[in-house]
Amino acid sequence: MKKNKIETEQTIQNIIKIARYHFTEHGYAEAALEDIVKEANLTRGALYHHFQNKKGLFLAVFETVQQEVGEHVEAEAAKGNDSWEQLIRGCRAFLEGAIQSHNQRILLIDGPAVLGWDTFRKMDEKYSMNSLKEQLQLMQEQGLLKPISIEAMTHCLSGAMNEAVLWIADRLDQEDEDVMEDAIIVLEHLLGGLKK
Amino acid sequence: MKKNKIETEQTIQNIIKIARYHFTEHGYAEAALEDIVKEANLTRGALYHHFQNKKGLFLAVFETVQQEVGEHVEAEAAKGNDSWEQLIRGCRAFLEGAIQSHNQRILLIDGPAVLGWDTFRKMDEKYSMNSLKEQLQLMQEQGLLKPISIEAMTHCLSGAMNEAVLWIADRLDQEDEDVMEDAIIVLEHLLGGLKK
DNA sequence: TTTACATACATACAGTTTGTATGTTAAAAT
DNA sequence: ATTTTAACATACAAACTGTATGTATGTAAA
Repeated sequence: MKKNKIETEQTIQNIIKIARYHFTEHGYAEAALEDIVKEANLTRGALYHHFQNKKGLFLAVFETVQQEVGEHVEAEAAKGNDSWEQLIRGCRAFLEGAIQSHNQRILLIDGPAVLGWDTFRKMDEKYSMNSLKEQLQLMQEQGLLKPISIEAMTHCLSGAMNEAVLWIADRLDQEDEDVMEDAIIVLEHLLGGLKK
Repeated sequence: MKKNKIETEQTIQNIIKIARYHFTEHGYAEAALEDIVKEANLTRGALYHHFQNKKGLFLAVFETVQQEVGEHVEAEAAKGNDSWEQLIRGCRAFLEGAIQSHNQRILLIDGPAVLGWDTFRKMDEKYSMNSLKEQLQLMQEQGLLKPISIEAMTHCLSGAMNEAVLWIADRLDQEDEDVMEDAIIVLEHLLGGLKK
């Protein structure tokens, strides 16, 4: 019953894919491992062979989603002509990405609670948050931003966007208004406050 | 074994107090109801008599903490002379309150995950967030702020502060730097971007 | 080419925890 | 004085995670 590398990797990816669906749909706590492996035509034995435990599986899913969003942000930001436009584009891309296919629950709700805030932060820094920080640092060095703590700025902005994502996603379910644009306008003005 | 109103209320408050400790210390998922009631010299029967379930107990704890912080914010904000100073004072008070005795875990980490974001928001609006919104609205009417979506502003600022709390709390555990001041400076500049 | 071993699972079970159903006792209400 | 109800305790069912163990199969070395 031993499979080759490729088949094994497919098994793992398939579990992640199914788990991702269950986590987004029911949330971490309500997602039963039994249901996940059943859908993959496996048993929990297989799951515990490939992942350390439920948290380990969630971590794999979390990283997948975060990487996806992170890549989208980088790609969009790169389209900007100057650093300011890059920053704004990156922010918009983050909002879009995090809202897509209800990623918010994994990324922003269960993420911190399941992984713990410190682990969550480390993951976040690896992907989305770090690129924001670097961008801000660059802009400060270019003399575009006021000489205040980059780290504090990064966290405040990141927090503002995270909450914006949750708010927008909630509103999109109800109304059709251009709530996304409202958020971006506010973000732009907030960022304006950091301009020199 | 029937007790009078006062004794019953004491029992409930005692459970909440002990549960609050367990939730902050171990987090919602790892806090066992059995341990909580044991410390209160009760059994789970008593707990399920007074609260609907584990989530219901958490909700009670959550509301207690949020109310505490909310009151602190209101009190501090009231000390300000003009609306701008009130806003800043309120923000600072929120950071202080949320950091105090590791309230962040209940308020910002487990809160959304356990209650769900919509319930969390409703609670949040009832206390801290609403006062922020009203203050911003007032200031906009006074012509102090730019004419952009108050709701978007409120959520972005609230998010910025929430994340700031987590960041500050994390940093306070390691360094002794005046990281709180850094956060407030950034917040002031961000708010500055909303000024007319 | 056999033998040893690792890998990819399945199966069965133990442990923990939530929630519920059912007492029991004592104070309030009638 | 009797009935009712509130404040618990006790016992139990159900769900779920995690672990220990078994098994088949591919791979690599002797």
